[in-house]
Amino acid sequence: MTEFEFLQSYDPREFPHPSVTVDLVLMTVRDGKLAILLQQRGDHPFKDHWALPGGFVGIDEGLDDAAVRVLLAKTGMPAGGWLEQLYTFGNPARDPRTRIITVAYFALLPLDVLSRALQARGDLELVELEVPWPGERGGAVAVKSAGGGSLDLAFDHAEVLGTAVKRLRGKLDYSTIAFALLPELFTLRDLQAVHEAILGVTLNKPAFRRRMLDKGWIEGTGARELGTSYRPAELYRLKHNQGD
Amino acid sequence: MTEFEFLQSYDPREFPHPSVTVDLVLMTVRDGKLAILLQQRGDHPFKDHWALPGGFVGIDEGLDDAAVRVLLAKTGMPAGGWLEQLYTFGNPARDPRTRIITVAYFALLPLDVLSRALQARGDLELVELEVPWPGERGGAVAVKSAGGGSLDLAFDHAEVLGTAVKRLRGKLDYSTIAFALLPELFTLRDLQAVHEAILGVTLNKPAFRRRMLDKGWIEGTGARELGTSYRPAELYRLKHNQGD
DNA sequence: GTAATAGTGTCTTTAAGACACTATGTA
DNA sequence: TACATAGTGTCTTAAAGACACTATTAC
Repeated sequence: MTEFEFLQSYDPREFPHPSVTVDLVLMTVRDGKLAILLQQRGDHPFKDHWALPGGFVGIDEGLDDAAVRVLLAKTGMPAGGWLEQLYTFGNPARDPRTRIITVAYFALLPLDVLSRALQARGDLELVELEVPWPGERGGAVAVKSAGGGSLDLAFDHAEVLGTAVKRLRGKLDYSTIAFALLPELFTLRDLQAVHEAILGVTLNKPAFRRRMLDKGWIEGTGARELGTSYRPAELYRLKHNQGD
Repeated sequence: MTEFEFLQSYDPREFPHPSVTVDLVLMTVRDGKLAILLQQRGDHPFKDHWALPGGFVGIDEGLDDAAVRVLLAKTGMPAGGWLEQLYTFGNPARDPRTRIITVAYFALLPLDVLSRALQARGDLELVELEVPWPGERGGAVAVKSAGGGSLDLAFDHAEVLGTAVKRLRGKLDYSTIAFALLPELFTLRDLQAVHEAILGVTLNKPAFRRRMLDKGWIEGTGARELGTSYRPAELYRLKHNQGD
């Protein structure tokens, strides 16, 4: 069969095709804890539950392009931090309306950038995660509401979130992913705080400093932080071409 | 318009949806090297190029289910070894015919199982990989033909393959993935050979033994291998409930 | 016994944890 | 000077590499 014959015999409407969406797990660190951007649903199904922001993938749009577009639409932020494909969820029953396969992405932004972007929108909220450690295997993760209770997530989004946290923790010490949560200039204490928030443990200071400096990812600037009432720490920056 | 209203008014035939397929990177170890199952294309596009076996995802079929179905259809083998979702490739230009998003899976089977399954089919072939080490970043991987030359892969399958090798190498020492390439009973030398084939390096014997035994994944059986002309090694097995 | 590989003892090297110590800024 | 945190020296511990050594089986 030639390509022409194939296309002749191939009618895209012959079989129903699934819809394909992207969903974003947009995370940051706030008050020493992992936090995630969620959107409360106003309609059925899963009315009043919390959902990951997402959107349909256009017929001529790449998956990464769709993720960037949704990120921009929801937060007003250009790609900036870190954005990577996470996993594709395609259980036929995951959406009660119709067959929707979703390609989940996870994204990281520093808190200040994210907060600024969110002030213009009332339908989005940053909520803290309650992630058990150790023993998480990528399963569901509880999300703590402002009041302290646990939030219900829509669809299979608790599973998506669990997968994201597992991926983030797994990549933490062999990639430069943590720097996406920090400003351009940061102290080693800031960097350690981010690691501790992501892992949910406290780390040994000298060992942490040794490890970070030995990796060769960062360089000191000679400048120091301002506004402390004690000895200011040196400011470091990620070296160029260490972005991933 | 909310997502619900959108879907209410949404006629699935109003906008074209992408097709969704699964493609399998089915790997094994032969002669101390990684090898992959490929299918030579008989038709355009990419006629005579080599492609990963794959198939369309049914409208009511889960992604993992589709991968298992394709694995069974191509090799005649039930799931058996190791099968996990790898990455989803959705570049709009990746297939010149129409928009096809493919969810790539990678699977591992022992060589003997795979060889037996392949004898009934003439359109599939096992070809060795030529994977540079170190420095691979998930990019394209060369595939060595029987004659020694390099094979051309169809579509974006060289990139898919590179991603698979990177994933396999990355999971090697914190998961039991290597055991999917071994029979139920194996020697520590067999296990080391599999690791060396996957990583493309030679490993230190005492250190390897210590590491494997310390992980607690395997147990000795007391039995020994047969048919050697020298001292036979003890046979080990993967402990139950260590399957992942 | 010889050959060949299985399997181990041990020294060195490397990296992490523990923890106390010194250094240096603000007020 | 007092204070609080930055930043380091060093001891211990754990694990990997190197490499030689012993053990065991087929023949």
